[in-house]
Amino acid sequence: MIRTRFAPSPTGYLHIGGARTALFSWAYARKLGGTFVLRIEDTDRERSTEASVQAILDGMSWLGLDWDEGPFYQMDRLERYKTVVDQLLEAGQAYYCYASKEELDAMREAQKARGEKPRYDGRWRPEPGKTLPAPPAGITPVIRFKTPLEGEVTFNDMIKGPITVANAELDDLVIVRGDGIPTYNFGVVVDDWDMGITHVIRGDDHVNNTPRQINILKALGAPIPTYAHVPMILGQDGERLSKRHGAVSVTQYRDEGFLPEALLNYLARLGWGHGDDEKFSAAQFVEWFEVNQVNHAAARFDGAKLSWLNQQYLKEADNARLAELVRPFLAAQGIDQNAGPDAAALIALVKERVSTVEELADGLHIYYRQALADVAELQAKLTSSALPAFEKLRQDLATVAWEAPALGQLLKDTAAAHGLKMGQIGMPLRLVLFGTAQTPAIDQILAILGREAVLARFDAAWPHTLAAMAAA
RNA sequence: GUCCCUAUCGUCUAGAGGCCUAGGACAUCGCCCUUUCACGGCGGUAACCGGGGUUCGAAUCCCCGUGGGGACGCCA
Repeated sequence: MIRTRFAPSPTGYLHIGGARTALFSWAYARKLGGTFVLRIEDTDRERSTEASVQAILDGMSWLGLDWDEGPFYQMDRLERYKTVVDQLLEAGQAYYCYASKEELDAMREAQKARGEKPRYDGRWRPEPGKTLPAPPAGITPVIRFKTPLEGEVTFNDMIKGPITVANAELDDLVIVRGDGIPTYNFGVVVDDWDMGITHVIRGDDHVNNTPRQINILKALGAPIPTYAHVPMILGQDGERLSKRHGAVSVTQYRDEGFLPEALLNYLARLGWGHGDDEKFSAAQFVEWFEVNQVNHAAARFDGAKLSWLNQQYLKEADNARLAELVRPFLAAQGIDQNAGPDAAALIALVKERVSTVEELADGLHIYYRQALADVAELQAKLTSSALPAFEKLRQDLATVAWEAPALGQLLKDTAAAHGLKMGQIGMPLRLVLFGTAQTPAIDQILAILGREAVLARFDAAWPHTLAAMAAA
């Protein structure tokens, strides 16, 4: 039975890279009918917050990454870690270290100065025939794992293939802090063991921790899970993804009007591919996904492609759903969409020209609140010879059958009757009614707004229009 | 600095020794559609990091360089 897990530390929002790791881990379990476990690694008491836990849970739920067990909290498992570390101590596979932080800092500085890799030098490591210094007073010891001095650790990564690290490259890592709380490398080992995790799918940045964890697992006599290290996601410039690259949190994408299915699709496509397929559902992804097909190298995050994908999903999204999603964005502009034209009908026309819900709101607000056109633009697009046509149009709008085809015909007829081209009527009419020359098909928009609203808008803007033309 | 990982168009990728004159998508450029903006359609520019091997044959396998990323905490 396959068991995978996602084990974030609650020290911030759900990161886009973490979300992809979770996605791969989730998909692997789902594909093979396994179990997906959620574990919160909250042993960093300084930085862990309840708000972060919530943000992570929210982000995962929004993306549709559901877990079967958990969330388990490491801070609830302190007793268990203590039991395990006592075993290690008793078996002589771990020992107390009284070195102070200052002492260790000095040691590392010296090593770096000599061009060496900074490593704990084993000064408190017991060896046959070695005399340890007397434990200094006033220092609470940490517990270190006794890493084998010789040999090497090899594991067969499902993504990267065989990876070998010499034990000589490793040092005796701290597994329990002075305050008795386990460190990451120890908590992970005990938890993955206890929770029966068979496949550890996690970020690339843990490749170097894996041999350490395997050594501890071996000392414990625990089974070694299979590992899969998924490459990092880099910013557009190839540097580590950070705040200055724009949005890095999943909830931020939600708040900017991205659809969860689009983000999920994009993330799945980043570092993994299935032939020429670009757009696919989560279910389709689960069916196609193979961990060993994940790319080996880090990938850059491309916001432009995400936007394009989001637009694709927007185009086929249900209009009523979008109307609800756009509501808060409109409300932020002081607009109540209930007090205006039918949002779903407008969205049907506007959604294919925007790439986020936020942009959708920007494309919609002119139909809820009238804006007057820029004077210079009016002068540029409205020829004075067209003014009589507009006077006539105003009259006809009061009586024409109020439906798109009739309205379209009316515009064509009006243009023809005054020797104008469609553009000389349509463009200025948009300016007069909406303050912009860029809208969807005008006859359809008019049909949705309704006669009353259109006439009111016309009358409200007409004096401004005449004034602008007179000033030319 | 040391160790680990890695390398196909600007970006994401397809590619499992001959199917490769290297395919697709985003971006970009051009044309068409069009009352505007879009959408859509059609087309163009654009890549196997370098050098050595192995092989009848290498984008694909090996080695060395170089570039990039990661790790080296009482963070995770």
